Amino acid sequence: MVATVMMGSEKAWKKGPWTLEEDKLLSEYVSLHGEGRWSSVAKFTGLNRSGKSCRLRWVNYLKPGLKKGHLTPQEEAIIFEIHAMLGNKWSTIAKYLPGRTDNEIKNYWRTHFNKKDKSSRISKRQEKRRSRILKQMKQQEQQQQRPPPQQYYDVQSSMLSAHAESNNQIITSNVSVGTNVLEDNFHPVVATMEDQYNYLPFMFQDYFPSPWPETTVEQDEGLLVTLWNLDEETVQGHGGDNKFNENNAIHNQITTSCFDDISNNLCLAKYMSG
DNA sequence: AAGTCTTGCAACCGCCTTTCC
DNA sequence: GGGAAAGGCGGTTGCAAGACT
Repeated sequence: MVATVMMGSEKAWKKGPWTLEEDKLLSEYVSLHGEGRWSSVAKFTGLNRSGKSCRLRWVNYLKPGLKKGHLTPQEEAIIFEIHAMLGNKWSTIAKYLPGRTDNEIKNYWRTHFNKKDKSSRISKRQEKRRSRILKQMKQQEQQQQRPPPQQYYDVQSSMLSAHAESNNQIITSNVSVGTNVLEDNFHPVVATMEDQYNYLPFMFQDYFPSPWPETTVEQDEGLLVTLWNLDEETVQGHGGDNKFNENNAIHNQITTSCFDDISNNLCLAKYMSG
């Protein structure tokens, strides 16, 4: 059953799933007229769909070059990192993942990592998935002889330790700083203290106060500049499966250049403020 | 085996921005 | 310059299929 909508004297657009016939009509229209002028699609093709609906269908499903199937661990890592810096800027994130749409990334994030609508615990399945991603990433690292990002995770752990120390805090038993760092503290570089908190393993969330103070505009801009300074050609060019090294270069560039900012954020954190 | 939960995906909605006249 | 239309974006919903209990 496909719904239609009638608003006063407005046209009743068809809604719901697209049929093969409709896809064909839309594809033909775009091949003739190019993308854009979506509101003209109905007039030229007889398609009873709104311009918005046509655009969405084209961009998310029909457009050539779209990748289908699951995200690779590298793509997932890139999403982690850029999301950590920019937040829910799905269209921006999508620009760094050729063949992936903002809608796809948004769906992925919501399914796996949006904790808002799930109480405080991640499910066993999510845990499994996280483990699987970690395992795949490790395998990729070994295959590519990539130095593991131990430094990065160590840096974060040591920052946490140092920070606790500087505030005369003692990290007690359930905080495993420095051990099995990659497994235990799997979380991406983040830009704001809010994000930092959200990415902390739950044991850390229990330990650290929330919410974290926001970063300053200058700090955020610093992170953005870092991202925008990436070689655009390189970023847009990495589409295939054998582009891991390019992805890795981007990964390292983003990660490395953010250390200082992250460190600053932590120093600014009003740790255990009463 | 059946009920419940999770995941993956498609699509719509409303708001904001940009473009056009 | 201002209003209308179009486009873009993020949030949200709904559903089917598979996994889990």
